[in-house]
Amino acid sequence: MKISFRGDYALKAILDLALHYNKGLVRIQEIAERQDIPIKYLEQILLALKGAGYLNSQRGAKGGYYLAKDPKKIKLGEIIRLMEGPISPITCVSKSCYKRCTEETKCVFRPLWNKIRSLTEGVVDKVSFADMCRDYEAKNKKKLDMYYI
Amino acid sequence: MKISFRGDYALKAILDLALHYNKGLVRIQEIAERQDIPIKYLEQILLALKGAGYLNSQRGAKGGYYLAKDPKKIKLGEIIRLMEGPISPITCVSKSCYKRCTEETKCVFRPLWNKIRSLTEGVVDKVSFADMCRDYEAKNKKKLDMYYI
DNA sequence: TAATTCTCTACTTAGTTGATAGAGTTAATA
DNA sequence: TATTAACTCTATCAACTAAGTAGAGAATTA
Repeated sequence: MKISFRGDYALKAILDLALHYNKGLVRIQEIAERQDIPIKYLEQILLALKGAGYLNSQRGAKGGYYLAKDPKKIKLGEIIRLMEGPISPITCVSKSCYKRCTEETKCVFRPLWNKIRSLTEGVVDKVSFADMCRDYEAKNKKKLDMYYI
Repeated sequence: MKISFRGDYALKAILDLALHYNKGLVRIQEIAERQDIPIKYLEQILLALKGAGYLNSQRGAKGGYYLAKDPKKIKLGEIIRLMEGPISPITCVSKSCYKRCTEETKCVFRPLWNKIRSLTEGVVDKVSFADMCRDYEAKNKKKLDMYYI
């Protein structure tokens, strides 16, 4: 698996909205500024995430985006797959590829790619955005402690 | 980590040469045919592998390539890094990237990328081409058994 | 010398990535 | 109702990379 900017931006956008879960609408521009993402690019990404059911939005003045699901119920792996495609070091491990390894019994590397895929999935499909929010806040608290202690 | 055709071809080429280790020279064309790789593309890959010290070659009639190291001592990870670059889901986990996550303490995803990288390395840096040869031959033996039993 | 085989450099083509541009649509509110 | 704020949609673009092709050159053998 490889994370591109697009995927990275998507994860950051969802995290940003998860941190504002049940706290009203968030404008694209706010997310773009906080997460340092080009706004016009972010627009496209948010639309894709909305299309996939992760976000809802409201147009017009006072409009904005908000998370459509509980952050506890969104795993990182879902977003990564949506933005980057199947999680696998080589395409032919995923069912959608018929190109390589047509004689699959011949490919002696395949078990390794499967192993790596399943280890990777073991990470990204276990962690939710609620977990990420917790980590984020813990990290922030720690920082504040440094000032107050 | 993602394996491109280039990396896939390199792994197959090394495996092919490992199967002929200490059995004389192997012509590019043989490898290309056995592994189903475009020959002119394979040429470039073999040159890169030679440049990195994995192969030696002899020119002219009766020439060919041969493995410069014991297959036991070549780990898959070495070849993958050589052909694909650093093993990490996101570039900024590797030391050569200064672009993203400049405020690294702020990036709450980073520990996950590190985790995935180390799990992946745990696979590819443990397995050698001698292991792959063993698997390959075991697989072939099994196939033959099907005919003889 | 002729045939064989690796070596080197350049080129090409198609696709992807990471944007940017701008017109359109909806909603709130003065 | 007019204006403004905000999301929506489509098109376009430049740079890069991957994958492959082409062809001349150099070394070795017979």
